[in-house]
Amino acid sequence: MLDRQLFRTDPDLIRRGCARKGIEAPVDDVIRLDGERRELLATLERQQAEMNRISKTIGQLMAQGKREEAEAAKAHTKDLKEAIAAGEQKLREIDAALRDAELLIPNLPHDSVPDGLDETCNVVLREWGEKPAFAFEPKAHWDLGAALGLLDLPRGAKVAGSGFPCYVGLGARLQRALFQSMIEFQTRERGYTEVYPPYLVNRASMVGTGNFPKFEEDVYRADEDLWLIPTAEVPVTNLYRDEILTAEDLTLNLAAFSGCFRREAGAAGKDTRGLLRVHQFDKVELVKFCKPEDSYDELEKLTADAEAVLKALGLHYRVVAVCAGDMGFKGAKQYDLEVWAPGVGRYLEVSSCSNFEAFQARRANIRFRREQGAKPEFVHILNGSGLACPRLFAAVLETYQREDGSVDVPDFLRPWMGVERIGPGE
RNA sequence: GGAGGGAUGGCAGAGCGGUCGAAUGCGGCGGUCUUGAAAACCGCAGACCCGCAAGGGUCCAGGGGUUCGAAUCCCCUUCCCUCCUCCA
Repeated sequence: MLDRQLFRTDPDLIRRGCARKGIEAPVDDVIRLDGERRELLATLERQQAEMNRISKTIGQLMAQGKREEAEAAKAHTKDLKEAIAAGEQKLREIDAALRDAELLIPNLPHDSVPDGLDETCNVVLREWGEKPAFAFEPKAHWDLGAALGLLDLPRGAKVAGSGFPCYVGLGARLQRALFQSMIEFQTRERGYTEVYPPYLVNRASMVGTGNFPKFEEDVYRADEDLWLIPTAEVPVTNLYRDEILTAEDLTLNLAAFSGCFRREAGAAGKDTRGLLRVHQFDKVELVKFCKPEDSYDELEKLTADAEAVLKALGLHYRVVAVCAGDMGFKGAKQYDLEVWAPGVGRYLEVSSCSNFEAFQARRANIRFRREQGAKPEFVHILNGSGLACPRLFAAVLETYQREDGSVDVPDFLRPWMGVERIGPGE
């Protein structure tokens, strides 16, 4: 959500932001409804003040035993009471409509975000490492995984459906080694506090992070008001919904491992081979709550924390500044980390690091006080994957494969794997 | 799933249909005193909305209702606690 004040003072700024993102949003509806609301509110409050005065008078007359005068005063309240009831009804309607419209307004892209409407306009900021050279034709992870008995996609599809991968043997251990090592790294080396959140959340939480109402189709529904999380971002961010933090709490750095569930509605057939796009996956998510003036520095730190894992794994990757139109609904600025997967011959997105500024904080009503007695202000919220496991799993297999079909285990994972190499039949 | 009991300011905890935005205690902040601190004493402090302001309005889990008037009465929902049931 944006500051309502901004719709009054600089609506063109909002229109420009929507245009840069290529999103049609009901900006004019918000402006109109906000105006109607304030006008109605002024009238209504005047009537309520009058009513309060009369009621007080009646109370006093009663106390003095002037019953008849009290009754006479009562008679005068009838019209006023009806007017107030009608006004309250109307206000409820306007509030609901205003809220509905507001929730569909995207966050505005920061000035530093590149222009453009799709990924072709994203800007590569930096690269780390190099594409590994092979003396043979590198295989894709689905072939490696099947040959080494690490990945059983057909049986996963049998028990759940396509897009529900099943990891087996050393494959399961590798998957576990990845998230285990990453959560340990972020909490022990990088100062994040570990959180293990619920996997199902209510609608209010989904609205708080900006997943609802616009992207309801993308998540699985488990019950009347219970939804499977598409990312730990949702429960972790909403941990502090409707709370006021103190300045000393900030910056609050949280790291959470969780399963993630996405319907990927409309994405059928697109980049879906192997582990490229799945309905269920594991991920370590990093979330920061900070003071507004710190959020852009924190975005750089967050990105560096996620990058550190790729460096530790020795995987070639690049950092991309996502353009306004490819960034989506919630972000003000976003960096994607893309790891090189030599088998599929492409860079795979394994992390999106975003600064949401106050967009989520306003929706979820998360504030802080600079000092005792100070007026609460909205925090800035950031998050980023650190990292998403399946694509990382794919990149590890493809990067460290050898000509004989075995895969070396990178040093970073050896303490958890207990082996230095994954070979056929192991 | 069944039966009860609860939800009030940072915390604890009063609250009788009007004098309750709410006693009191603790905690917090500012003083007095003190070389400094503690103790004692005095004082100040909730959130939100509209408004340049003056001021006004709303908020006692959330939502409806009764009433001229609701923290107080009625209904619904959510959450917490106790007991039973079930269960990794």
